[in-house]
Parts: sequence; C-alpha cells; structure tokens
Amino acid sequence: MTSGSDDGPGRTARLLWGPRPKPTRGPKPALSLERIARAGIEIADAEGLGAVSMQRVAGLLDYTKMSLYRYVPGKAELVALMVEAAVGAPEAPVGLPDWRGQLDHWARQLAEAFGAHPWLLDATVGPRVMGPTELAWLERVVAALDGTGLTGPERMDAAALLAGHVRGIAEQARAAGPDGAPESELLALLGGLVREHADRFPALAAAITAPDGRDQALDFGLERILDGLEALIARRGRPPA
Amino acid sequence: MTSGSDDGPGRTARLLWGPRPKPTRGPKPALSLERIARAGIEIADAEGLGAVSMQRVAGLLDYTKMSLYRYVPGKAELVALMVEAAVGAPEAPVGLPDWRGQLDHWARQLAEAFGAHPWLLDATVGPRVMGPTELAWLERVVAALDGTGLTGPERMDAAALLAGHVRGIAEQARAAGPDGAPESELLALLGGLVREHADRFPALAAAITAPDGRDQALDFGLERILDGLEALIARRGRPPA
DNA sequence: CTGAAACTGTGTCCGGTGGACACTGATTGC
DNA sequence: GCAATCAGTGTCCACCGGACACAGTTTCAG
Repeated sequence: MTSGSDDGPGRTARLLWGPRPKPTRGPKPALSLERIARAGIEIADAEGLGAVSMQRVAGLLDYTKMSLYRYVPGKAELVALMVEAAVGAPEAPVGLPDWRGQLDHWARQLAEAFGAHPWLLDATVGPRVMGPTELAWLERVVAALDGTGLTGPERMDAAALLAGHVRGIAEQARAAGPDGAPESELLALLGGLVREHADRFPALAAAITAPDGRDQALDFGLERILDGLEALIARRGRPPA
Repeated sequence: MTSGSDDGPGRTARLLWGPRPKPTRGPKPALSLERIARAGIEIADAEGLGAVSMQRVAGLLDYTKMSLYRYVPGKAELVALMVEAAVGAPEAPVGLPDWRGQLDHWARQLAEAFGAHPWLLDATVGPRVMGPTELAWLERVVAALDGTGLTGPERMDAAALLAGHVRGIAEQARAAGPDGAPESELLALLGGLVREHADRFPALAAAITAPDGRDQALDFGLERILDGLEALIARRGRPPA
C-alpha cells in the first residue's frame, strides 16, 4: 500500500533507491540519469531552478523533452536526482575525534554545498523523499553525536538545528549576492527602507549601522548552537548526584 | 537607479511599502489588495501555494484574472502580499522583561504562524523583499536583545538563527502531516528505507528506533540556542578582567 | 534466419500557467 | 457636456508538464 505503483513519493523513492530496471531488449539508452541530472544542474547553476524545464534540459542534451520521460517519471523526480548529485557525498570525518569539531566541519561543508548550488535551497524545501546521499549527511551528524549521552531523537533534533541554521545563512548569503558583495541590490533596498521608516524599526535601524565585515553569521550561530549542545552534554555527563 | 520603474524587487517594494497611488478619476475599484490577498491565502491554506494562480484567485472573487493585474503587477507581488497578511503582526512583548522569555515567546509565535499557513515555508524562500509586517518581526528580536552587550550584527545573526530553527522545525512538522501524526506517509517511507539500508546508516537506524512522543524538536533547539546566547551574554557581561 | 517482442526516441495534442494588449464602459473633474 | 481617466474584459501568445500513439532499432526465441 505504501510503495505501490502510485505517482506519489513512492515513485521518487523507487528512482532514488530502487534497483535500476535491468535493460535487456531494445535499443541501448543513449542517455543516462547521470547525464540528465548533470544537464539540469548546469542550467540551475547558471539561471536558477526556475529555468530548469523538461525542454531546456532536453535541449541542452540535444534531445526532445519527451525522451526524458523514458528515464525520469516526472519533473519532481528530475529535481530529486539533481539534488542528490549536487550535494555530493559528505567527506569522511578526517581525524577530529571530538563531536564538536566534526559538527563544525560538517556544517561548513554543507554551507559550501549551498554556496556552490544556491538552487538547492529552493529544491530542498517542502516535504520530500530524501535520497541515499542526503541521508548520508544526516547519518554523519547522528554518528558524530554517538557517545555523548544524547538520545536518538535528540540527535535528530540537533541535526535539524544545525541544518536549519546553515540553510538560513545560505539564504541570506544568496540574497546578498553571488559573491562577496557586488551590488547587494536587495540588501541596499531593505536598508533604505529601514532607515526611511526608522521610527517604526528603531532597534533594527540601530543594528544595521555597522556592517563590520560580516560573513561571520555562520560562525556566530554555529558557536551558539555548539555551545548550547556542549552545555547539555556536560549536564548529562554528570548524572544528577 | 535602485528604485526606478523596473519590474524587479523595486516593484514589490513599492507595492508593500506604498504609498498607495491616490485614486481620483474613473470608476471606483471593486476589489482591494486586502481582499485579493485573503482570497489567495484561502486557496493556499486549503491546497498549498502551488494551487494559487491568477485565475484561481480571480475565480474565487468572481472576477477575471486580468482584472487582478489592475491591483497587482504580477504573481510574485501577490504572493508577497499574501505573506504579509498571513504572518500578521507579532504580539507585543507582554511583560517578560528578560530577553530570554521574549525570544522564547517570539519563536513559538512564529512556529504557530508557520503551522497555520504551511505554504509560508514555500513563499518565504529565496531572495525577496520583506514587507513592513515581516520586518516588524525582525525588529522584535533585535529589540529584545537591547541591553545585552551584543553588537548590532550579532543581534541580526541571532534573529536569523532563531528564525532558521523555527523554519526547520515547521518544515519537518509539515512533512509529518497536517495534524499530530495521521498517516505520516513520508516519514514511514523514510524510516523503512533507513531500516532497509541499516548497514549504510547504522547511527541513523539506531536513532530512529524510539519515537518517544516528539514535538519536542522546537523546544530542544530553542533551549540550545538560548543557552548558547546566554553563555555569550554572560561572557560579555564580565569584561576580560 | 526469421519473426516477434521489447524498448528508445519523436510528434502531436491537451489543459493550465503568467502575462501583453486593445478594448468597452463607467466615473469624474473641468 | 465633454474629455480624461481608470476598472474590468476578451483575446492572444509563449511556455509549462505531461498523455499518447507511433516509428525505428535492437535482441531474443524459435
């Protein structure tokens, strides 16, 4: 009932996890899921996820859009494949035996992925099926917290907390502009609005005066979260004597 | 140059921050931005943001879609209006003189808004212009941190950290199902996949064994963040003697 | 060796989307 | 009263995701 031949999440799960249907008869497939995903990623990197359409992807590969449906059941599944390919496998935890260093490294690595493919922010919103690669990222966090007296659900919560933070930072980094701070049209606009209505947003107007360099937003939240986790772990460490 | 008559963010800013163009000649407008936004919200609440189209909204109001373009320059602006109306103004900080209580209350209130209008998650992704109501939420956080030795940018970072956490929680709450835990098709599917590939995700498989009730995800991250902030503020409180 | 089965890629069609544009008709100021 | 103005409509377009029937190719079974 859960994994029938519906057109819902089960279909995506089958594509991401399933055994590839073994090809025997007929002409050899000229395309592959990998090539299709890479083409989609190329378009999304250049023009955003909104520019990814069946015909754009097919056109880039010099095929018609309908031929893509021989490989991918629908656009949602195509995007899922793109996500899996774009996030890539998380690095192995080199050295760094302590959980804090591992989580710190993990978060920065995730931030890099979001920076390299900003459309991942759009593609990974909403309820969806995660693929093996994405789950591997989650596994890293939970594994890093092994041995810290945290319960299973608590470790999952910690993962969500970290991932949510990185997401938020990546989002505001994207709003600021592709690289450092080219024009920052949006931020300038918002800053102007805040200053213009400084009477309604006094604290905000005061807070945005000093730009002070920035790009420390990731560090700031990361340190706060890790500090908070460390406090909890320390508390758990010594049982209520 | 920044706020010309382009069709970019400036257009949205003009609509959200007004002034409304003064009407003089001609027939009275039968519709209003408020009515249109409410219609859009009604559809999005019932069927998700994807179901919101110009003709759906127009149809609900018994008008043609093109008449909407008399009020709203495009769909993006319609969604921006919906967001502003749906988040609503944040409550005034009743009592609660300490920053921690205020931030806690703020986060829970935001989580409620996301719960009431799950499509806000889709609508508030990506670079966009924030309206006065949304900025008022941000103002609350920054104001709550007045008097804690945190710098302006640090307060903004703290706001992003809190908002990011609430977002993440709301997202996984939506994945779990509309209410408590009706079928949880997605979670069941993912759980099955993890168990099926337990060799590749050992820590994950071990962590999802005990469901333990949950809905503590919001509390967990919130406590960790507030603990982390408290540690920083305490450190700042006593200058490096 | 031959024919059928299986499979890939294509062309055509459909409903729906956001949006441009010209138009009708109502309203108001001069 | 007249003309400027503006609300709402109808028609059109390009594009989207996708269904479906079809032609061409490859392989296997007899």
